[in-house]
Amino acid sequence: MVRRAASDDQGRRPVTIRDVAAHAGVSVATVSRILSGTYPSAPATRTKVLRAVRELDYVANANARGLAGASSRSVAIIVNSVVSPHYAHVAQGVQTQAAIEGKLCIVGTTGGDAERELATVQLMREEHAECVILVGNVVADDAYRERMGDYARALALAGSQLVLCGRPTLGPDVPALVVEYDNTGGAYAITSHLLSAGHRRILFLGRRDSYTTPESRIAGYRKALADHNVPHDPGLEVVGSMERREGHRMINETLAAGPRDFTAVFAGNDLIAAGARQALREHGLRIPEDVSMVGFDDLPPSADIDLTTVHVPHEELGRTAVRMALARARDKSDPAEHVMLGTHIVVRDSVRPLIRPDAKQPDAE
Amino acid sequence: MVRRAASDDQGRRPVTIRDVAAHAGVSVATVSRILSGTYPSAPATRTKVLRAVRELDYVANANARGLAGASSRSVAIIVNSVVSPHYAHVAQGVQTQAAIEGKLCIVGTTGGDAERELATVQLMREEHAECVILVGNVVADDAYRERMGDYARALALAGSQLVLCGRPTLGPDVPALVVEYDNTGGAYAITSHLLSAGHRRILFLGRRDSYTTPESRIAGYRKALADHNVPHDPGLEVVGSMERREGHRMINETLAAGPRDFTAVFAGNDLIAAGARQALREHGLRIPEDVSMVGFDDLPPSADIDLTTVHVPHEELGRTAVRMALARARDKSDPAEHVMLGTHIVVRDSVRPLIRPDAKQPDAE
DNA sequence: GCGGGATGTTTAACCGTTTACCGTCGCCCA
DNA sequence: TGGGCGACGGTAAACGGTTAAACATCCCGC
Repeated sequence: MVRRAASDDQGRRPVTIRDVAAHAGVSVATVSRILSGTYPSAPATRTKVLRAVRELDYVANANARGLAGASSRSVAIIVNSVVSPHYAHVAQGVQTQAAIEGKLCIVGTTGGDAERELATVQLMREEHAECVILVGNVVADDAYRERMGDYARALALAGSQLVLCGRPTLGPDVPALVVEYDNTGGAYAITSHLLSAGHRRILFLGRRDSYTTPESRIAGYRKALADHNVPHDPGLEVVGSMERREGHRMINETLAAGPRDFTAVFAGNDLIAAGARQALREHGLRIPEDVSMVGFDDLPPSADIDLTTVHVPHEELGRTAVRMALARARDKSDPAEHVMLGTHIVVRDSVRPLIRPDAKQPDAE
Repeated sequence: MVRRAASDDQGRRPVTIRDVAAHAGVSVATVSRILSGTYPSAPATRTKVLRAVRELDYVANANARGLAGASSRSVAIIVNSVVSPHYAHVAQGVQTQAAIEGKLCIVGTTGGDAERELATVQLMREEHAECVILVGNVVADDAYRERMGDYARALALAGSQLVLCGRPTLGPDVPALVVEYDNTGGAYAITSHLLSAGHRRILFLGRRDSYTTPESRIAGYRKALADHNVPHDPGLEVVGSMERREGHRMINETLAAGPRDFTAVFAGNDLIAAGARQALREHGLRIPEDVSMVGFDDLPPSADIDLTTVHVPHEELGRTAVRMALARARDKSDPAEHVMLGTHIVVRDSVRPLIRPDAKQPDAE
């Protein structure tokens, strides 16, 4: 005897499919087939089995199911942190779509640490999730590409599927799906919005250290300026990380450095905008009366401060990632492997047309 | 992770423990033992095996491992929504502790719907997570108690463990762990803080419909008033749900109903405080110069608005839940089955001592 | 020389499903 | 009347690990 009968040891033993089969007077195969619904069955048998399931309160063992080759019932998402609203909203989208498809959602956080990212991917690999969604801003250097290539191949080998979300695409030989959103287009649009209101000196606040997201945003900003024939002044691009207090600092330092020579601010994201707004207020400058301001992300707090910003479809990113991966899992030849979701301006009340006291550029209008 | 899989790569089939055993020239049992580290082994064998693992880039199959009876590698958490900061921070704590213990984290959301909660618990039951953490505010009626009892028993039968987080405890015969935090004590302390500053007419804004969290907070508020011999005026308890816009509404309606007869506001949580603050400002009332205000939760935005509030150890709640469940899993007789975490006041700049123009109560001070 | 740990490894019996492969039973059609 | 077929249901072999128990060494003291 290898294993003691459970009857004396524990009061009760988990209910297995064998118990259900015995209770219903059929074989385990029949129970399995009826529950998975992938096989014809006589209505009478069906009823018997379902009743047994209900009476015994049976739920299948996911481990056994996964082992026996049935497709997995879970999707995985890896983010920097769950408390950051940006990631939280993407995660919410993943959650939602997973729930719709009857799957559950495994979440890993990395805190931005590549070491932990690797460890988490290994765990996900063990878990055989249907897909592993990696989300967020990143430095797209060679080390990154190589790492992602490794992940993608290892996951593919385990029957899983890597999805990059809001990250740049890899080479065509890497088995990864990509869903991103239009940072450059959004930045272009909202910069144009300011330019159309007559603003010419637009301060840009944001990161500029090869992270892809801020890079794309600043690219849109520059392109809009160029297309409107506004000279590009590097002095108007202030560098800081994408946090609230950095917005505060950047404005303070800019105002301390000399007289204000900007009429509008383009904050690299809404958090920066919130911090910048506070700093401006502390200098007696009101938005939008004295300075116009726009942001990027459209996360809930931006509605509270009436910020005109660029809407990023965070939840849709997550949902799309899941949808794409599952479509691919169902049909290996599914064509979608790279989608770019659109962004759009949300106009609130933080921009005013510029009335220039002097008419240095009379052609402007 | 090894850069490339072994050169022969066997038709791109996932690497199993058998492959590792063959590669290292030992039996699968030896590999299993060495990897789980639960058995003595000769250093030479160990080295061989670990090298094989590295060269083949092997990771164990979690399903097989789970099936074979090894303890599960995952903890589960069920929340209303991941985008709500309160839940997000608890989830972060769960995440963190899970990562420390080398486990991963399954997340389910219910949107507050009992139907979805049940479905999610069933999924978790299938998954055989080591514990299932249910977090959040709830109406503690009989239906709730019965439902939780069912969950707890079903999970226990599946070798899992129900943990209630921030929820009231159940009967002693229900196999569930509880970790909560001191709502009443926090509310008592912060109300006393206002009272010590001389405030007597304190407006309470919050829910009052048998949800346990606001109920406990209002209880602390009332007790503090009673202990300071301040008569309780039901007219000062304004009812609304725990959202930002509700705070706004409640203040507006209160001010519309008659002349202001309060000198301080105790908002049921920080969101309400933010909304209330905005509404007060719109009426030309500044905080803390004209009206003092305190909140509850101490989530990040409250630092931005300099709000004196009650700190709730959100992350610690999540971490404790995981720790307790795992301790219990390791040692069935572990005594901890109900902990109450403390809360404390965080003093910022939203309360001013009250200077009463008239001296109706000269004894006060 | 030999019983007897201590130590390290192998053998094989599970874990709870799914699913390929067969058998059975009516029924229809030559 | 027999053969083929469709609808159901059963049997048993995976799936990839863990682990109790058996087994093989080696070392030691008497």
